[in-house]
Amino acid sequence: MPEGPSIKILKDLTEKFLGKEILSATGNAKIEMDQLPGRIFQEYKTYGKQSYLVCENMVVRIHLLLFGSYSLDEQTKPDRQLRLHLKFENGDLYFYSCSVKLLDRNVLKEIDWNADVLSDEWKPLKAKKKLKVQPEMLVCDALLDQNIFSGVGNIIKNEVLFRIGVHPESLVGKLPPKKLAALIFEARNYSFDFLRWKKEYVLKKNWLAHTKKICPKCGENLTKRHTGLNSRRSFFCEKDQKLYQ
DNA sequence: TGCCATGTTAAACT
DNA sequence: GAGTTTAACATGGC
Repeated sequence: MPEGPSIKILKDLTEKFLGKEILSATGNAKIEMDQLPGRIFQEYKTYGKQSYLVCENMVVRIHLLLFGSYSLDEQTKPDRQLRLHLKFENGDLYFYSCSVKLLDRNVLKEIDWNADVLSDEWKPLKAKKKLKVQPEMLVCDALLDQNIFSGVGNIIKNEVLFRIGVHPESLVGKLPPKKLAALIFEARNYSFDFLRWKKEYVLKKNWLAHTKKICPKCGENLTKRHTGLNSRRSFFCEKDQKLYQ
């Protein structure tokens, strides 16, 4: 569920609550629930995989982590840990098993919006600068670094690396200029494909490498291995994805 | 049925 | 203190 594009979809679904008053806030999230009723839900801001529900002088930051989910208007599966339920006059917003924090609105000023691959404010040159100062980093770690490519998750990582023909364990500093540019371009470009395909319920169908066994390009077996600092699954073709080191 | 994964943080270590 | 490793969280698909 929760890579950057999925959060964008959630944001769109909550549009009808904009400008509405929060009538009640309940759930097992460890926040001061009584701070929320009476406030107006002004804006839904996303930063990568983070959601910021903006109210007056206050934001609710939500991260779905690995297992988080949500529902609108109807509590579809009430057996799950209901973390936060926001009641509006025209419906209900439910969040399950996610991270919830109540923060001062000023936290929005600290965020580097240029790092969000799905944002209009995305700045590829800035990403390039961040990569240049970390030449020893593996490209699989670089793509998952939320300070550089906010919103990119493991699926996007695998698909981007397959598209640009780069081995996940390549060193950032050893990438030829064209490959470095392709990496930065596809991180955003594939994220928009992900968004479109997810909306059309055909995301999985369009995976070329992630969870796949056969390379769609050359027909050879794909390699599955846990790579990088956090040992996330990588699916790649030894033949079509070059190792730069 | 058991494993493990679209993720991150904080505590526990060296 | 720093950098690194481990644990915790918690659900659903295969």
